[in-house]
Amino acid sequence: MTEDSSDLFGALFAARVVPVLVPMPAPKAYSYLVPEGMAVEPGSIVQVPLGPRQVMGVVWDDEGQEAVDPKKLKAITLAFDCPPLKPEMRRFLDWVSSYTVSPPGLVARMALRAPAALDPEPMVEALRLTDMRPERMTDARSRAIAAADNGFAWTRSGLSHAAGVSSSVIDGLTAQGVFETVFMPPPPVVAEPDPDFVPPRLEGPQKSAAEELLQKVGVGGFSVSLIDGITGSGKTEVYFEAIAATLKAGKQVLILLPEIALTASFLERFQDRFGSKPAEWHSDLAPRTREKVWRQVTEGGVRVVAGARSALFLPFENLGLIIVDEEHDPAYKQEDRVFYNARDMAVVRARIGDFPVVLVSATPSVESRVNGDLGRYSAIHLPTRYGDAALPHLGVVDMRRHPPERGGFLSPVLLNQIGKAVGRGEQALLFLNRRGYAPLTLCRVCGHRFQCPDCSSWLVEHRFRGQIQCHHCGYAQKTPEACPECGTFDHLVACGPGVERIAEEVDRHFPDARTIVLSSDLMGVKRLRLELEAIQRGEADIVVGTQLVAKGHNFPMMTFVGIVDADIGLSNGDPRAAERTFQLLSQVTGRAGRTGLRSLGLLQTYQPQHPVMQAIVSGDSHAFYEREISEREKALLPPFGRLASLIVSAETRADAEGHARGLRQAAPRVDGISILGPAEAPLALIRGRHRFRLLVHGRRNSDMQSFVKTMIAAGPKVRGSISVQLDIDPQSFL
DNA sequence: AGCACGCCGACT
DNA sequence: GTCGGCGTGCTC
Repeated sequence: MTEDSSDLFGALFAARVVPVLVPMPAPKAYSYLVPEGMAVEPGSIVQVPLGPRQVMGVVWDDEGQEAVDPKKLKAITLAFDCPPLKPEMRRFLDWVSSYTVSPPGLVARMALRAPAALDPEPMVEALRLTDMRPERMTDARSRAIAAADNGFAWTRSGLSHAAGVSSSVIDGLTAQGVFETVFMPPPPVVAEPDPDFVPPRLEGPQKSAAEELLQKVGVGGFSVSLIDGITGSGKTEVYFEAIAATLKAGKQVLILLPEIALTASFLERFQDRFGSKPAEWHSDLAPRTREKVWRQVTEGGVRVVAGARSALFLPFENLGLIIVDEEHDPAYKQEDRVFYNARDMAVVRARIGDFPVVLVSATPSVESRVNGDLGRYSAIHLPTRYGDAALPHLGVVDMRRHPPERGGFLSPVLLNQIGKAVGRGEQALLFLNRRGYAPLTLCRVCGHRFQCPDCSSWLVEHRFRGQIQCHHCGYAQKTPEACPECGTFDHLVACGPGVERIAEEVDRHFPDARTIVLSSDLMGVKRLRLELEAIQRGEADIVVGTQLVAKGHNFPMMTFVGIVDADIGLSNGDPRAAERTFQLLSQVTGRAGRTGLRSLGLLQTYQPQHPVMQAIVSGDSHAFYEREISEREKALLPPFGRLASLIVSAETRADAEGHARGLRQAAPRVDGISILGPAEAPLALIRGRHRFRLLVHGRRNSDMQSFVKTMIAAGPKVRGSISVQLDIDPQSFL
């Protein structure tokens, strides 16, 4: 071995080697050489060669890397000029990786979700007035000079616009030295929010809730608060006060929202309170905006981000508060690549960063509710509506006593109330959580049922489109005229209702009313927004809608809400079926009665005594939650949602069963293994053409983790993919 | 995860 | 005779 640096081998030997997390499913960091003169430290964001391509990576903390064959070692291509990931962020990413049993590189990749944004944004050219004056003064020139005579720098187009002169006038003056070119930092993506812009006048329960919350948030340090308040109770106004306090303390704030709730109206509410909008972060952000937001979040310029679950992995400069609004929403679960629940990971991030987190919901998840009851989360209740909005009167319609007419699905009670609302010039909403015309089509002659060839669930008829579709994998075909089995024409019969069919029935009863169907498959986001605005302007009398009417949109003239089939989803085998139904029905009925008009909500059901129905109509959810908790315990799915589930997907049921047998032997400490067909499997798995998944649940995270690691080590014996969704309470692992 | 290499079917 | 399907294997 020689010290001579001209000796290549010696140079390699002497060069520094650092671990780098690369975006691929390797179990640990790869090693790279640091070129002479390059400064990197743990957290530095770098570009490295990986096989045939260049990828983004993060220099990681050295944990005694195993030596790699020096011949394999490649050098870091470049180190980006941006702040390194902070130690807390690195701890967080490591924690998520370990907890979800996913490769650290794939977790780290979630924090680098801004393609090529990693070098500083270029400075913007601007013009500033100097002491020089042109030899010849003209009217246009004097106007340009007057406009710029305030000490500020202007962009060329901005100044020409402000002075009302053409840009050639500006160019002429610049050439004569009247304006000098200066470089300014790029404009911020959003203006700075002002915590004192329009503080609300909170009263009664809102005031005391805000004070309670501020006691927690004001002292800083880790805490979890759970704001549990009915729709319209002013939860948002209350947590805005926590945001204001955090901004005053000079720290950044993250507001997590389910993607669908990140609406213009939410952003406007924020702006009304703080004078500017928060930066947005979601999946369909324009790439350029995405880069700017990422950059300004890391540098601390953006003070408040409102984002979907992926925003949790933004590398904030100085994060001091996370709000998780609609805490119970299943959209917080990522069931793709890295499986995680952003709500739980938010709690962990707050713990690691030692700052408060606030969970907010009108219908908290059972696990958060239990954490509240146990005192691990500080529960803050908002039992009444804010302002003059009255609660809607709610009731059930027993379908056994008030059956619909033959061929219909709406009871006379519902039809009567629709007629009354429309007659008063108000609006009626009919909710049915089922897209399309009919969920099942069969042949009356031979009994053939139309099934998806790819995933074997029923094909749903979409009459507006003339198609039958699979709602799991997206398979679609033209609605056939003849039965493919027996060839008979005109004997195909639609079974059960979808929103399209309900709209048809409504049209039959109220031919003069303006009826509109709102369903995600009938319109894009833009069209949907237009329709919603039209409805708010009163341009429809009756709205028939799926889930999307439940979220975030308020219809001031909507004084009647009818749930067409409140029982949907109560018997689908999901351990959360009742909880989900309760949450959904609460949201839908919460759409009514915000204006002080007398409003009514009716639930059509065959199970009027069901705890979900009782909880909805009584407005008292306590007994319902108590029952859910004990049911969950009985089903070995412990109450805090400490359901650790391992998902193994397989091509066929036989493969899945084979895996299950192996798993039972390999893992005596897990509680149960069930094989789920396409109806229960996440869409991501179906799309990957894995038709089955095994759901393995256990009581202890550590058991599940070691179990999963064993399975991964078994490697080739398991075909298909292994992914893990540990849907449990992170508190116990902090 | 992405990408190359490699081996068998329908087309310029 | 080539284009292109996805199975297999590798990446510091």
